[in-house]
Amino acid sequence: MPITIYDIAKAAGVSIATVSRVFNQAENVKPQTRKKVLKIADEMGYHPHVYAQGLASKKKNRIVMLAPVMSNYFFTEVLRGIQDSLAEEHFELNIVNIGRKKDAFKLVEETIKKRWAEGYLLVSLHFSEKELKLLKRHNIPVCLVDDFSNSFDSVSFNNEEGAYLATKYLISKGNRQIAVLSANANSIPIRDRLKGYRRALDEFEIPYDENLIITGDSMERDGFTELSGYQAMNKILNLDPIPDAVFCTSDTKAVGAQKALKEHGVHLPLISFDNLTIAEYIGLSTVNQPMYDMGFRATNKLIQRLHNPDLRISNEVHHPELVIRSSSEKLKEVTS
Amino acid sequence: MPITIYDIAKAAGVSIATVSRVFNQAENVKPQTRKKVLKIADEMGYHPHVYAQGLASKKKNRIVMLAPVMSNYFFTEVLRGIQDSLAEEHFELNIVNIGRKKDAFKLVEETIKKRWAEGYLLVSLHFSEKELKLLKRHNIPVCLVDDFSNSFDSVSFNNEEGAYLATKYLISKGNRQIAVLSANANSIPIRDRLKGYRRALDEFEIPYDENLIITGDSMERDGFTELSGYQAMNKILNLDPIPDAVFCTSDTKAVGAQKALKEHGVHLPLISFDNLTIAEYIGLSTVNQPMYDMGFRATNKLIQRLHNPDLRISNEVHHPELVIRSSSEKLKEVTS
DNA sequence: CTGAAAGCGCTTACAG
DNA sequence: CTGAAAGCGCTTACAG
Repeated sequence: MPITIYDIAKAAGVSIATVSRVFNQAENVKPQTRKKVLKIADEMGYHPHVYAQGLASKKKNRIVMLAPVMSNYFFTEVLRGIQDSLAEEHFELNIVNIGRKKDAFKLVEETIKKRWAEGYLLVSLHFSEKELKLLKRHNIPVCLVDDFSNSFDSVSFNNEEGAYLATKYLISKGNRQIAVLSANANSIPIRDRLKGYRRALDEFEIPYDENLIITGDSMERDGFTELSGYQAMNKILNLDPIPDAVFCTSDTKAVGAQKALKEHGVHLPLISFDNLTIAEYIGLSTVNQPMYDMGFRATNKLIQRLHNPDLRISNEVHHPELVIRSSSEKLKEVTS
Repeated sequence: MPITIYDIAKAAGVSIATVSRVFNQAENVKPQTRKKVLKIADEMGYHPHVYAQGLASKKKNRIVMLAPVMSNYFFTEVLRGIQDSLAEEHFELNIVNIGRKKDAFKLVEETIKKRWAEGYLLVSLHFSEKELKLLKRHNIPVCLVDDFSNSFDSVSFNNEEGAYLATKYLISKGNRQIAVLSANANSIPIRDRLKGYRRALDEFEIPYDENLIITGDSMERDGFTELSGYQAMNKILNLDPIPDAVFCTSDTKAVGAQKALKEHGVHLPLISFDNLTIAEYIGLSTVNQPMYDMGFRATNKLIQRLHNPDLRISNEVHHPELVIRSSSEKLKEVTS
């Protein structure tokens, strides 16, 4: 039913090879012929069938992005970076939602096996080195985003350092008892951020107190939600004594935490993590994570590898930057 | 280089037809044969080539979502609905970013012509009936999300009604001078929302004053950004007299607007639009828009049409619901 | 500058 | 339950 290259060739009185050349920007077609083919193709509403093209040419001009969760701001910014980077190249983007299931790895492997794309971007998927080795044997270009490995190119973020900076800042302002608004303790970013927190404590010889590591009850999205932040902050406010300050592991959680603070009429100096757009508008002190850049850079890296498969593996680590706004201030002395 | 169906057939001592049957869940394969093929395929790391499958079978099991902007919460929620709906079916999702360019329509048409997918979801793309007619002639299943047309199935939202409800509520609380924090005046949602605003004014015989329709200077994302809301609210606060209340055309803008209010130490009753997750946490009174549901329902509708192309065109309109929180309160009387 | 022909990796009647 | 063969709609040396 749909128009094929044969229909166009017949209507234009040329061979299908010529039609194909016209659509592949080949230079060696008589301008007159080209014009005629284009005209007829336009009239008949023809467009090459991508699957047939892909099969015959063995080119796909497509990269696939795999991610565990799509509906959060982090993902959204990374995606924006990817798309902006791709816009300059001749590639299409495919997005596959992996979800948080146990068999995430299987799903990723299945997807890669299907060979839809020439390259794959694995975002926030923290597989073991063993699993990554399994992926490696499919011998396909992959770049990790927000993860690190020796087996593949990667663009990641120094979470440990970010938490260290935030905690150190709070300490430098005279806070000693610093609670952590944490999330799923098994998630890699949380593990790294807790390490940074401890390093700062150690440096100032403040004893580590595990009772100050507080997690909300909701574990949706690994606990990186407003609700979970709200729950956790309520727990913190029930601590006795109430800690001096809070290191919050994400801006999203901080939004929930601030609601709890407001309801209790309490202020606690707080620094969070990510620097989402909203942070600026609600006065959140936070650790800036260049999500957009990470997506952009990772895509560049992947495309480079497509062009040159023998490139040495390269790991790019982005560094944190502390952005201080009002949430980290101590309460102003109230002169009564 | 990659393993093909021939390699598996040879290794298993069967024909490629049999291998194909095994991978297509055909029932008529001897269990023994099936097991053997599966084992060998697994060992050799084989997976059917999707392009070849698509070409030979003329099935794609793929739907494409086309959207103008991806990095905002609205899109993100719609996407979540789409994915949840798709998860139950046997379809893959492809996302194509159309951007805000002039030639958005051309891009959409190009994409549809490529015939990647059996069905297309057009999200927040407001084309004219004339343009939609052009799309129609490609004779392909399409469902519009956040838009309405007689030519295609659609799932949309009653923006006019939402603005009407919000404005009416503000009036009912005794506010007369109600400013609008607006955005790109040419965007369809803004046009509809302004209509609803006027209808409420008319009903209460409040004269319409175009000086109360305020837009920020930044027109990124049609002005639906925190920055734009911040700018617009600053303008409103310079009005003389300051209006009684504000109808804000999106939660995102409201976040910016609240910052401006805070900086000026002023409170103005405010209702906004969308009911993003964050609205609950910052006490925003707002018009709930069921974004997730709209994505979910639209996908269902599209898949139904795939199964049954002769279905009558169906337009589903979702209705607004006012969610009142603290931002719309009048300032409490200060007893001094 | 153009065409005939082989081939890309599958599916699917058709026949047995 | 299985195989031989045609066909899906293209691209691309190869030859002219």
